[in-house]
Amino acid sequence: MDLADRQKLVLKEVVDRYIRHHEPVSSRMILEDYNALVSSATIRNDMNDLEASNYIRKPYSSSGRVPTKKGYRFFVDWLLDLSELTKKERLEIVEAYEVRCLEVLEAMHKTAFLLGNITGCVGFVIPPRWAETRLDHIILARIAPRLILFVIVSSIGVIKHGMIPVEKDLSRDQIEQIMAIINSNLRGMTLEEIGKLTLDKERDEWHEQLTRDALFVLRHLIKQQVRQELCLEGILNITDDLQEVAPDQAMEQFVQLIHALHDEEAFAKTIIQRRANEGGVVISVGDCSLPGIAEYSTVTAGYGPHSGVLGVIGPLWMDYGKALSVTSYIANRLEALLVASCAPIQGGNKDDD
Amino acid sequence: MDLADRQKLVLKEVVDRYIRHHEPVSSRMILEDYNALVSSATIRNDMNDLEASNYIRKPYSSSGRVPTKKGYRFFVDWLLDLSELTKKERLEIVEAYEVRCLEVLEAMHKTAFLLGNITGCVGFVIPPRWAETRLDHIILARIAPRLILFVIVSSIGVIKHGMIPVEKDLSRDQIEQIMAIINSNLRGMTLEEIGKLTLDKERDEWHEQLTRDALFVLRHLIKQQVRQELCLEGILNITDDLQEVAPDQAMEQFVQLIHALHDEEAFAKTIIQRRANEGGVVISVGDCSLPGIAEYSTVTAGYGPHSGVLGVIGPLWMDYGKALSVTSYIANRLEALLVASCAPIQGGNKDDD
DNA sequence: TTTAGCAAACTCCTATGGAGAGTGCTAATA
DNA sequence: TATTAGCACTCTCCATAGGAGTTTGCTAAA
Repeated sequence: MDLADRQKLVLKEVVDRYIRHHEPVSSRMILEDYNALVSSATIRNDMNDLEASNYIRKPYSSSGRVPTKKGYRFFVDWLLDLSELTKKERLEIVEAYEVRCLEVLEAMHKTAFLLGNITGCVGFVIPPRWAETRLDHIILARIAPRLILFVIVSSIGVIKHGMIPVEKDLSRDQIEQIMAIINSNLRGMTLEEIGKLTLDKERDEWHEQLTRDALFVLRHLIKQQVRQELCLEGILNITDDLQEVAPDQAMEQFVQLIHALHDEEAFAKTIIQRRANEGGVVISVGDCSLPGIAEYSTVTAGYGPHSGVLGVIGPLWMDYGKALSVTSYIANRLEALLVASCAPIQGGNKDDD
Repeated sequence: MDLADRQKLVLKEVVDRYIRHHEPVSSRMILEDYNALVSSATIRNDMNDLEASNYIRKPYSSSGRVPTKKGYRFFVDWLLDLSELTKKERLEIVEAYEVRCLEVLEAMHKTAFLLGNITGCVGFVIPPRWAETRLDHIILARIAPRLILFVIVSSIGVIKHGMIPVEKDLSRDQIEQIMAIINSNLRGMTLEEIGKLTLDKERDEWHEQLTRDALFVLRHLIKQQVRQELCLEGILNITDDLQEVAPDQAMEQFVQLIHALHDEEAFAKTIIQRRANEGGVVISVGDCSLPGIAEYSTVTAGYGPHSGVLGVIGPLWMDYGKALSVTSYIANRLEALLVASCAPIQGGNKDDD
């Protein structure tokens, strides 16, 4: 259908122009790109149809058109076919990961920063579900009397560290023994399994006098794994947009967004459930269930084997093409990094001396 | 001077009301609090004098008065005499520190959060100058082939951790030896001294074959100490204020503030130099040299023995009384925490086995 | 199906006027 | 001399109005 085809072109043009200029698009503006192959009246007719189908709308009765969420959606679906990254962007990303960055949390923060910076939106990384990763080993060290440092190294790298205050002071030897007991017994189990295990099972091979201490340490480790920390970078980018737009409601939207982002748990949950079972990159165009984000778009991609999600949040008129390709590419890079830091660790188990 | 006294009261009243209600204060409003001891005309005369002396000003020719920075300054100096904390606030702070929190960075983040939350402003903590603290010991552990975990424990607690990638794989024993070498040689030196030391001095007692490795490790540790991370919490609090006030310029100010806060280094430098040689709590009323902060006030206090600074940033009309007492009190608590975590460590050196 | 032309609708900007609030000034008062 | 009462004046804020400039929808013709 010729008509439908032109309508699609008109719709794409409306969204594209609106993304670039942030102001209502009139029929004459579109005409410029067509070089007068048709008249403005024809465009207007098409726009009328598009409006009837709810792809675009008029802010007021005789203004130009702006895309509706459905219109953005169409545009985005079309983009999915031809996403591509410029060489310059690709280089920037590769360089950023060039510096080895071996702690998982640090890698995630760096990734969030990269996402925000390249797309001009807010970049975020939701960490993988630690509970699903397998314990490689733990490290314990005596920092001070009654104070033990612990580090949890799982299959994807160093994921937690912290302190354990203990009741009675333990010698360095005792701590070494506890470490050995824990490592030899629990290596290879998922953190979740370890969490369930503690209470009932007690194994014979654990030295009697140290069993209680080991259990105490374990319980602490497991408590620590609860909190999933969200990495966010680039809120500044959104404030820049803000000043161009209508200041009254934009301000309110922005404040709501900040509030929404602050409740990390609800945010992560919303993003994850919005992706549902979909793989690859998912673009949500202003249809998040979380109120503060409802007027923003998100572009998300999964990474790694344990349900990690990363992506960007930006205004409805964000550059979806760029966001799409950047998010997808960075997800691959981060996944590669985690897998790479995973491989040598598992090799390391064997040639340990 | 009777006149001057009443003028002072009028000025205090203007500032106080403006802090509470965020709108110009008229002579009649002040009258309410005086219960008609004088007339509004008298107040007006006083206000006129105050305006001539630049303590207050009129947004427009026949509006009520708002405080100038000089006016706030007067109010704040007066407050310094009678700062006091409510029991409820004191309790809240004590409880927050009740849960033992033994990693320095974690303690600082928690502190920033507390500051922001209680005062309704942005809370921040500038960490102590690590370089000035003395090394207690370091911990090294082999995480994977060619990958070593390090933890730096200084006199105020655990201050840094990270990974060192090394060229050739080292056995666990070798790493233990390197750790022992470093610890026995460098314990008690400031990190700054350690930084200067590395290049030239090589000691005889270091095992020949490990010297290079130890130096490599050391150089990495020293690189790591450069970055001073700033803890910021409570930007949300300021957005709440924002909506009450004139949205146009407030918005712009806010964006500038966020930008200023983002440049952590410049911010920390500005705050520290604003305190100059003054001890105790310093209140800066819209006179920071950093552009983004120039229209906000800061209340800061030093803590700890190594030039740490903490405080809050808020609008000119913030509740200075509360900010003052909370900042001062929290600075004491944080200092106590750092000294406490310091004491057992130094005790620990001796009874190490 | 497309186009040209035109009236209508709407924003945006500026101007105008009235209500309300607050001040400054003057003259009277204690 | 310090304070007060009274009044004119100033300015904001709001609502209203008009004019310029866009852009649309519609109708009738190609």
